[in-house]
Amino acid sequence: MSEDKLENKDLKKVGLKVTLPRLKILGILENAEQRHISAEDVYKKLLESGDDVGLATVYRVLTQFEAAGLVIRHRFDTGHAIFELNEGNHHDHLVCVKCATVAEFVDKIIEERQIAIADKFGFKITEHCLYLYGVCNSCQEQTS
Amino acid sequence: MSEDKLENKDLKKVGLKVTLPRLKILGILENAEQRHISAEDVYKKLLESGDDVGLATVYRVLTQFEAAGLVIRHRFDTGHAIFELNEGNHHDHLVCVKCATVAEFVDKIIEERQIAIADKFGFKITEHCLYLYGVCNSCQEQTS
DNA sequence: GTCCGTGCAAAGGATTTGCATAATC
DNA sequence: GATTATGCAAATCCTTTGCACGGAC
Repeated sequence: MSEDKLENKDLKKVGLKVTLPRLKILGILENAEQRHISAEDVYKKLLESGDDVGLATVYRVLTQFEAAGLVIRHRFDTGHAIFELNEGNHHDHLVCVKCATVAEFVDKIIEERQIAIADKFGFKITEHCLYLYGVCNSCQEQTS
Repeated sequence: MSEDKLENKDLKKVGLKVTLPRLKILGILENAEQRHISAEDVYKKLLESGDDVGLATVYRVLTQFEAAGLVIRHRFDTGHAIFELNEGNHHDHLVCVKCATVAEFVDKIIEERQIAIADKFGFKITEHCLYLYGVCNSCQEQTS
């Protein structure tokens, strides 16, 4: 069973036609060395591969993917949105303010506390995000 | 000792001249029924009070206040920034996705876990934010 | 009087939209 | 063949900037 078929199924399942731009973008999200990528960077990668896709299409497709639950959109403090494939395993993020690298983590205790807090306030949580901004290990070593 | 004097001191302390727009904006941040307010809404409030302040000035002043540590800027999922007075007591936020009301909370256990996680990753945390998005109590009651 | 702050209008960056063409089903 | 996608350019939203004038110190 090829990966293409899998992606095909994913797209059809959410009611989107299987088109080249969508497959290409899915492929980039799956294979990028950095799981967390901006629309602009997806676009650049498409151009590098010689694929003639417009930036508007990248945004449209990413937005559709988000609506379909295939993708998660983050709004870090960087001014532009960052996207990542939604593989079902919820996690939170550490963002390096120097090199913009993103690390993922999960903490059961934090998750539990969040639910408890929401309960206390009578909130029905639909979503939550925890961003830790800081300087990562390798950036600390550089005296810049 | 009047409140004006206090504000005066705050502004001078951070090296900003005491001007009418700055005092007015500080006043709005202190007295708004909603502590969490957008630049646009600050601007509207100024107009309502008959104060002739430009939107650009509102942004400039809020940015200066942020740099001076008087104000905190949030980037919720709403597309525009939200500002609140920085009164020194760190807290996290619950945001209602229906009415955009913001509630604040602090949880010692979560704060501790965050530090532990950062340590594990070798991150030097500079900042962190935890946003819980959901439907607040009063919005749940409306069947809309 | 000097320097900083302001208003206005124009610029900027990220994202969205209108429309005619082209692709999928 | 009908419907949905795409590319391009123009539009939009939020925010920032340039510049000449006005106000604080």
